[in-house]
Amino acid sequence: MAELPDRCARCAVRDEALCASLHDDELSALNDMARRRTVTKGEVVAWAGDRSTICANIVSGVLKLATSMPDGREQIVGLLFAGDFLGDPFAEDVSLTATALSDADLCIYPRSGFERILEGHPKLERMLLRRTIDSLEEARGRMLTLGRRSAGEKVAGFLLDMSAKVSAGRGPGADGGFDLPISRGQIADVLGLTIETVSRQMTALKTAAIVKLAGRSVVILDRQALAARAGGG
Amino acid sequence: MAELPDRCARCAVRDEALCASLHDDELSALNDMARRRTVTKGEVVAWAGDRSTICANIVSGVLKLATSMPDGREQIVGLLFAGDFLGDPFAEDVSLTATALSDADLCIYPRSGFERILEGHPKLERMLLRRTIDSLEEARGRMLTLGRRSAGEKVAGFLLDMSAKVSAGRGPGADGGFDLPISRGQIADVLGLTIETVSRQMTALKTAAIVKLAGRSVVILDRQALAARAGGG
DNA sequence: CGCTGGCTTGAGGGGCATCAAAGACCGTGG
DNA sequence: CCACGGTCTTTGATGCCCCTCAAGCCAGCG
Repeated sequence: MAELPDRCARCAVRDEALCASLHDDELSALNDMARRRTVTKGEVVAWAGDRSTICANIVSGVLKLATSMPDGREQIVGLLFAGDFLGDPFAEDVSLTATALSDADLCIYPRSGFERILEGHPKLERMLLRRTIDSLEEARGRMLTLGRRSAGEKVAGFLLDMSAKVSAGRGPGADGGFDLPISRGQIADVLGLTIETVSRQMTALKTAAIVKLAGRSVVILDRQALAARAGGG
Repeated sequence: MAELPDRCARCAVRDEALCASLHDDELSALNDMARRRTVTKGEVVAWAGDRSTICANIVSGVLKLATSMPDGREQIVGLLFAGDFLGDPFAEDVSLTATALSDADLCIYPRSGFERILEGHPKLERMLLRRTIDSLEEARGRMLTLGRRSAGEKVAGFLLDMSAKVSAGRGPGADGGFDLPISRGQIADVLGLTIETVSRQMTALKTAAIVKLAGRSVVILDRQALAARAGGG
């Protein structure tokens, strides 16, 4: 029986990433072909249209998945945080450009090798299926936001989402403030708005004393009012 | 070895639906718990929020998957055609309301049973994973449309999509017209527009002699111009 | 200190929603 | 046969929400 690789034993996302579905001794096969890589803020990890050669787990940092149009309009279709999985094991080509929004650590596998491992590890495949289903559900929820919500509803909902995401990684009780992981401009690209509209909506929330804002730091003062502005659904 | 169930042998989507991943003799286990059901236009197959009890293959007809807001705003997040799969084998609750947009035939499985079969049939699970990945990619493509495209681009793109979908089921060469599977109002709910805007954009395309329109029938007269209006991306 | 990137604020216009009404299509029943 | 109601669609008039363009503010950093 192989030993738990040291790199994995000390991995910050050992129990959170896809690999959590593998026993310690199963991990070695994956680990044998993995390599760690640190990417810097702004660096593109994968270009849409390129050959797909890798999959990866996010160990730390934030990445965006985005599509864009020839004239430059961009839509962020997903944000990836620590523990999230990047890449499509079956696709020949990359469909979405993945860019680091902060410095980030990745645990990278060659795609072909990952696909091979998938064959022999049904638990890993099951985990991947569940995660893909979750991503699909999230994407569909965002479709409602993009298609039917007003700018005010979008921004209020986004703040609630981010609040939920950080408090999930922090255990219950910690209902203080948090820092937005991305800039105003990127929020605009998530919500299908312009940076000016995002900014105006945020100052409106600040003026209404619903949130306290300073740069990227956020404190929700009146969660109920914020939820009301998000509109439910 | 079990015999290929007669119902499956004559099934219109035998080679197209998820079951295509199963050998004839593996099909019996699935078939044993399946039942056919015909639903009529307008009938709701599954309500968001209800307990999830079924999965199904669409044998014929068109369904919509939609989310909505308390005030009634609706967003269609997916259209299901013959061969498509409906339901989430793992979810306890239904997340999206599924409604028949035409009379439709379904091949329905109890969710719990389907989940059990999944355990023993890796090829079936692999097929489901691939389809889920495809759905995710489609959803993300629509996010670009919803967030960043103009009304004119949305409608032009939609017509191209529908054209591609019907010609896919028809073999190559058949580049004539086709019928839209859904109403103007439903197109609006897919694209995040109002019915009036959809109508106006379509008459604009007709006036420009790019398409010929009569009710739901569509003939694309100038595919290049239509693609130009869709904006690429 | 000037430069750069991110954020805010203002003024103005356009795209799409909203409101309103009339036309097209269709099955139903008189 | 045709009047009738229902649903879907088209077309018009109006207004608002958000984009666009433009300027200025702030913090970090060479």
